[in-house]
Amino acid sequence: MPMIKRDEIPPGTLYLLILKTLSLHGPLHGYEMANSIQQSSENILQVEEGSLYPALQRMLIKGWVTAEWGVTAGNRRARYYKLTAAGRKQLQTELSQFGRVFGAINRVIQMA
Amino acid sequence: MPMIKRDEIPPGTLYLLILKTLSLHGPLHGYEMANSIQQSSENILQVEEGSLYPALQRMLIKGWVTAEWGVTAGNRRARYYKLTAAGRKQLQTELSQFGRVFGAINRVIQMA
DNA sequence: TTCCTTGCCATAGTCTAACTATGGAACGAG
DNA sequence: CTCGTTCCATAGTTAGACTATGGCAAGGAA
Repeated sequence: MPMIKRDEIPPGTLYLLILKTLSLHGPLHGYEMANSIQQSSENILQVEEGSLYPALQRMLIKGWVTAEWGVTAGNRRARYYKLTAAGRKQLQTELSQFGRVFGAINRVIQMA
Repeated sequence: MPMIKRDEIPPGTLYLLILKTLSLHGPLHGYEMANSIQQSSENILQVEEGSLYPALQRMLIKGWVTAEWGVTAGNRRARYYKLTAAGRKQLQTELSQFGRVFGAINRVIQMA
């Protein structure tokens, strides 16, 4: 059961995964997010650092998250990201959009 | 119930929709494909010409389809696209990939 | 000590693919 | 004849994920 990496997380979906993860598990730093997503997807989705951090930068600019430097349990410096109100709203938007689009695609590809 | 247009069909999925449509409805020209996808998605997915034709060009290059000029019922010239063996194989690949990835995404976004 | 692994952040440059905008040609209807 | 529809196609832009690469700090291993 190979992992899915390159090209296989549909662009845009990464936002949804991050937003959801933050909404569930409170302020997290990047490393935790990547691990969390990987775990809750049962090791299928693997978020590369080169995808994650640029996405977080874009989300900062969009105002979906705020960031604050802190220290981890392991005594390392880390940047903690937290959902804003706009981020929560965006999550709801993307969730319903995802359901809608996914349903539509399924209708097409399940036609007999 | 607004239609979904720009940015909302996850990139890459267009291939899947086209491959599936061709596998069901035999050789089709572009216009028919767009209509077929729109109908079978219950008007949710709308494929723009500026997305469809470039995608078909790429699929020709990849060898997933072949094209042949013909004449429509309405007596217009049209280019009929047909799945190749490679295209059928690609469809199977993308179908299973799609199920796998979207299943994983669902797991993440449905976490309580 | 020195080294190596792990945790953690970040950017530059590349690539895919969908979008906008635009063009054209042929046909039927009014 | 003009207009809307059918049908094809490309150029240029944009978004976003990827590869590759860099750095720095903590802690254990040699």
